[in-house]
Amino acid sequence: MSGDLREHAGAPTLEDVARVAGVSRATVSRVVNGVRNVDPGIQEAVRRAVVATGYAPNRAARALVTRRAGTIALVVSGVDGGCAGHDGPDAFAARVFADPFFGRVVAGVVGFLRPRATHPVLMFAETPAEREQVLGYLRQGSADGALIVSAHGEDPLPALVAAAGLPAVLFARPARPVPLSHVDLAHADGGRLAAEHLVARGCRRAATITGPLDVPAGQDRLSGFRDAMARRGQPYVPIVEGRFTQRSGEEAMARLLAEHPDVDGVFVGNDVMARGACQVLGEHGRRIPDDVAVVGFDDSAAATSGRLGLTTVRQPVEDMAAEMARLLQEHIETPERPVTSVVFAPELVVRESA
Amino acid sequence: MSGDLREHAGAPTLEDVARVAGVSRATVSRVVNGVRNVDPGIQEAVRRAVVATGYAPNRAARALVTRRAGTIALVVSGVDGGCAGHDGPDAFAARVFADPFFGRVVAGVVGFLRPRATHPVLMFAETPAEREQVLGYLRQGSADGALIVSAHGEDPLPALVAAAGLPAVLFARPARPVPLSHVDLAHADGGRLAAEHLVARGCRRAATITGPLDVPAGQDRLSGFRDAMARRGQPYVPIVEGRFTQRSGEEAMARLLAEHPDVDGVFVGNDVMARGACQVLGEHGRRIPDDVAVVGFDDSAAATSGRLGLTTVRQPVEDMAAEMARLLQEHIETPERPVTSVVFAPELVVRESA
DNA sequence: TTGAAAGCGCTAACAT
DNA sequence: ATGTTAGCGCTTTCAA
Repeated sequence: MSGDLREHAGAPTLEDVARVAGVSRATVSRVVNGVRNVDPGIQEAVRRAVVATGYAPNRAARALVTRRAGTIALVVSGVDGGCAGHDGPDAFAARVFADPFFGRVVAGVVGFLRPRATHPVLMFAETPAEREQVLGYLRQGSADGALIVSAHGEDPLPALVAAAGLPAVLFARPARPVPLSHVDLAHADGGRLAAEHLVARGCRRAATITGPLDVPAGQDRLSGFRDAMARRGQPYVPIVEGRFTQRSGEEAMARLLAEHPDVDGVFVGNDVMARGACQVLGEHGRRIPDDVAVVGFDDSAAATSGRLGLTTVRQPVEDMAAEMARLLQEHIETPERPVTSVVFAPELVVRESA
Repeated sequence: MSGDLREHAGAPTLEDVARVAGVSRATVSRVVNGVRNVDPGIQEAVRRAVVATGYAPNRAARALVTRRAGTIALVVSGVDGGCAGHDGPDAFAARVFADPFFGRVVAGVVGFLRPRATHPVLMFAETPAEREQVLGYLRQGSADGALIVSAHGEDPLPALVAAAGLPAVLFARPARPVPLSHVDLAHADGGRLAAEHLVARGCRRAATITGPLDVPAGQDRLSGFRDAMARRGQPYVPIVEGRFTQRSGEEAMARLLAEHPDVDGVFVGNDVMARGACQVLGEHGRRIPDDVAVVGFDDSAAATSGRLGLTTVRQPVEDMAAEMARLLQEHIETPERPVTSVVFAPELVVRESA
């Protein structure tokens, strides 16, 4: 091999590769970026020079001229003092990932981004200051756009991002309209699916443990369930509101059992709470599904992790997250692309619990 | 307000601010970066101009000249076909976050980084191709360094990163030595703590459900437990190996019960498995802790999410993750900084289960 | 204390 | 098909 591949300290640059290959920087750039109109022979020479020098394009330099960071932000946004208190410095992040839901979102996003050699920057925004930080980050051009997952319908971040004219896509429809694309699930249909299944297996005194009712998803699942039950002759459905945590599912079930000991079916707002409910039912000597049938929501890891497989309404979170990333990519590449919403259909997954 | 603040399309630049403030780019840069030796009056004028123009420094430009991306990578690394099969496109990510452990790592890292206006780029590396991608990403200068959390002791990524001369810090000691700093827990001490507690409450026939034994942490917890038990007159301890999942905890407990029906105490390798074990114990009519005492490991959300609080060995994951980030920062700022390892002490947290 | 000017490494016209 | 050149927006000597 030739001798003076590296005459200066830093990482090899386009210039270095060009010198070794005996061509101009522009040609190397073309080869590296896969632009055609380059002589195959030269292409080969350049490729060899790239390997010889150990060249890797400098991202900052590229971003500077292309005006693309080649990065997107994945923002998990909540509202200060949401459900649990504001414990440690970043208990929020830990709390967020306590639900398998967010792991699936990450999986879906990463699955879409990875083939494109892109990786998400993870951000949490719970306080106004943190929201400002997210905004600043985006405005610096550190990321080309944002994928926003709000823990609450009233989250102010989407509106701020939209107002700043930054590309963004939301997971779930915001409580009040925002000119941003979003993906969502037909939650009401999910509730209906659960109701039909419960009725079909003979439940006559079904109840429901809902998610937080200030989250549109929680509301929609409830109303879908309630409407379908009413249509099937059960206009009154006992309701207890939970917080999507296992603990809250336990408490809700205990209360339900105390107030309605004859309950024979429960539709629970998510799988994590459903697990808690099952636990309490077991402790109270109720057999599942014979005495009480339980239908969860999400089809998350919680649905299959226990002994008893949970019958549940599947939410294709990974697909939804991937679609969210795809939409964002489109908005970034085509700023004038109109805002849209993509709504996925839920699906009943029957296992042992109902 | 004055008129021609924006004469060209793009985002405002230093130049724009300088024009509005009536000073040079250099001065604006100084003010923005908090360099002293700037006349207070001018400082004020610049600050006003920044607000007036809505200026935000362009990160790519800054990174290009400072040779700092101002970003770090948080890499979760596994080995292809680890425990569960290679299901969906990115089941790995979902699987990873199914354990509350990683959420806590994220929380700790974010907690440290946020005040420094930095956010982690999340990457998963399970296959050789994915490891190459991580390496490429780092070599491009897209991130200044990496925080690596390996799911297996034999993970090849740390060695690759070290060989490339890239700043990185590991969570947990690698199976074979690598010239990289790491943080870790004194796992053996944790096992000892569990043993002492079990013996102290009168357990005479304790058993253990371990984590995967190809993970150093799993091994160390076991040997610490076993040694301490032996020293206290119980040289033989029944062992079943689990995979850190709730399901595997259930299976392990069922087996333990079948083979050693008289077991009166169990040390379980992590809280998630411990939950599974408790579940099975309950189903088999064993009261906890009276018939069988259960000690978990981690003190994760799983320890407090159920009805019965889990007695467990606390691993201060958030603190460890924050320390990892701090070490990385030092390595980035001081490349010649010698490699170190910071070992945290476990702590027994007594709740109801033992 | 402030300004002028030289790049950082890359892409994209434009010229050849 | 290839090379030349002009910046992208910023920091940072070096002069003044």
